[in-house]
Order: sequence, then structure tokens, then C-alpha cells
Amino acid sequence: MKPGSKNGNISDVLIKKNIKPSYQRIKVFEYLLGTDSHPTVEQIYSDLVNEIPTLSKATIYNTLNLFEGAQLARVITIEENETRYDACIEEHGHFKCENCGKIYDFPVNLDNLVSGNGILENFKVNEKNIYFKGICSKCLNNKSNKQEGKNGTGK
Amino acid sequence: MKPGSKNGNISDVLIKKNIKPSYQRIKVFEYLLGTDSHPTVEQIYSDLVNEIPTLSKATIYNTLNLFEGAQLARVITIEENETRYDACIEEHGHFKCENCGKIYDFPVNLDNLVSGNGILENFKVNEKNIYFKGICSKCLNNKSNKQEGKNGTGK
DNA sequence: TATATATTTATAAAGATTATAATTTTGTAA
DNA sequence: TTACAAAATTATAATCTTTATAAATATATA
Repeated sequence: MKPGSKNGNISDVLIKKNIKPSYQRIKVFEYLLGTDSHPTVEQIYSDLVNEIPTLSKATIYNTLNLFEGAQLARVITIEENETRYDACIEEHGHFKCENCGKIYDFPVNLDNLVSGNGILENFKVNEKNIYFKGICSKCLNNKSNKQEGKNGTGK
Repeated sequence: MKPGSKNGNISDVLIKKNIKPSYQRIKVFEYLLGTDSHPTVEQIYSDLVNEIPTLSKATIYNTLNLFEGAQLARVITIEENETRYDACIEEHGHFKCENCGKIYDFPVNLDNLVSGNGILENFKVNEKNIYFKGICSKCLNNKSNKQEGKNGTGK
């Protein structure tokens, strides 16, 4: 995959959504597509500012809100005060490890939850979110060690 | 149910969790138990400050964090910047209407999601959350009317 | 009644997001 | 190419939510 064509593809996606493919927007979208870490605004900014020294955090906010409105990205709300973004729109759940802070994706099908569920049957469901918390297998295995990696609560 | 015994019961629940049943704590817990509106900190505060004129918002935060730690209440994270609280611990989903902002509970059983789900099988799941967004039946019926009630986005 | 401890309160501080206005970039037409 | 208009980006200020701190109040115990 050549860099040129890659950018071309990203541009096309943005254009299809009526979003002008500016340099910053392409970089942000590229960043989201290239990670599965569900980054926060802070993480996106601090990584990209190396490449784009003039980058402003307001641009990250503007861009992400734009992408969200165009359904190119979605917000992952797991902890308060920790808005994360995910480029993937397809339905999946998130698991956050309370020890190491990592967020894992897991496959999920929620269709059967809606049909046959009394109250929801007359509702129009636009968005389904599911997230679990607990301890991931990696941290479970290391539980003899006091604290492996930094925890993710930020508190 | 007499008021005296009601407060007595609430006190007992707090005491069982090693939480001293102060006047403010009883009032907050009573408030949570008496509503299904999944209130924000702001809503809890502004309602209770009528009864308790000296009440401080910091007390609400302290108390809710205390309850959360004792598993007497849980945080509902649906929108960013809108932490809501629910006194009910038992497993259920939340549906937020994007038109009127109301949050509905719906029954859900997520056990079958965990077992048989590859990645999760080796994880320790402590907490399961599920929330949907869309339009509730009430707003769907009123959709001819421009905007019934205030919307809940706060933006 | 003293004294120690815990709770509440008021205020300041920190952090995240949005709003505003100036600057820069981009696109278009002469 | 140049001039102009529109859009995007940037820097900064403002707002909002939550937490931290210290003083004041209330509670419990000896």
C-alpha cells in the first residue's frame, strides 16, 4: 500500500462525507484507523503534534466532533472525564482492564436483545453501546506481581 | 411505611456498609431510591438544597463517590460531561431518548454474552454496562409536533 | 464536660471542552 | 499570477465539571 494511495483513500472517504480533506483531518483519520488503542483527545494530540508542530488541540476537538457527526468515528464513554474515540463503527463491545487500563474490543451481537424486549419494541434504537470492566487475562496472570504497568483510572 | 422506619431502614443499609448515616447521606440515598430519573449531580444538589439550605455540592460528590465504592449506587456514563447516578445495582440496560432526554431502564441478561465469547473467557468481568440511544415511543408518537419537551443533549 | 475524630462546608485548583477572534490556508475568478 | 472570498486552523479565553484543601461544624467517646 503506497502512502500516496493510502492518503487518497482517506481523502475519498472524507469527501464522500462532505468533509474537506485538509492535512490535519487526514492525519487524524489516519491515526484513528491505524490504532486499536481507543485514544483520548490528549493522546491523539500529543502523538500528532510531533508531525504537525503547529497543531492545536482545538483542531483535534473540531475534527473529532466533525467525524462523529459524519459517523466516521464514535465516542467511547467508559469512565467519566475520559472521552475516547474509535474509528470503527461496526458493533462491538469494549472491555476496560481496571488494572492496566487497556481497552479491548470484543465481538457482540445485540440484535436479539432488542427484539423480544418489551419496552424497547416501540422505541427507535439508533445506537447500541456495551462495555465491561474487570481484569484482563494478562493482569490476572501477573497478579502475583504487585502492579504490572500503570493503572488506567487516572485518579 | 412510616417516615421513621424508612429512615431507620436507610440508616441500617448505610451502617451495614460501614458508612456513618449522617443527615446528608441519608437524604442523598433516600433521594436516589425515590427516583428513577437517573439524576445528575446537579439535579440531586438543586433538589436537595431546598431541604438542606447549607448543603454543599462537594458533599454530593463525596457522598456519591462513597456510595459508589460501597456499591450502593452506580455511575451511568452515557454522554460525556453528564455523569448520572442510579441506586439500583441489579443488571439492566439504559435507553436515552435523543429527543426528550429521558433515560429509561430496560431488562437485560448479559450472562450468555460472556460465556462463549472468546476473548472474555479468560477475563474477570466485574461490571457490565449497556446503553442504547434513539427515540422513545412517546416522542415517536409526537413526531408530528415539532419538539415536545426539552431535549437532553445540553449542548 | 473535654477531647478527638469524622463530616460538612466554602473556596481554590485542576482538567476537559467549547467559544471567540485573529491568522492562515484554500479555492476561484478576473 | 493576483485579488478576493470562504473555510480551516490556531491561540486564547471562557465555561463547566470534578477534585483538593483547609476551616468550621457536628458527632462520639472517655
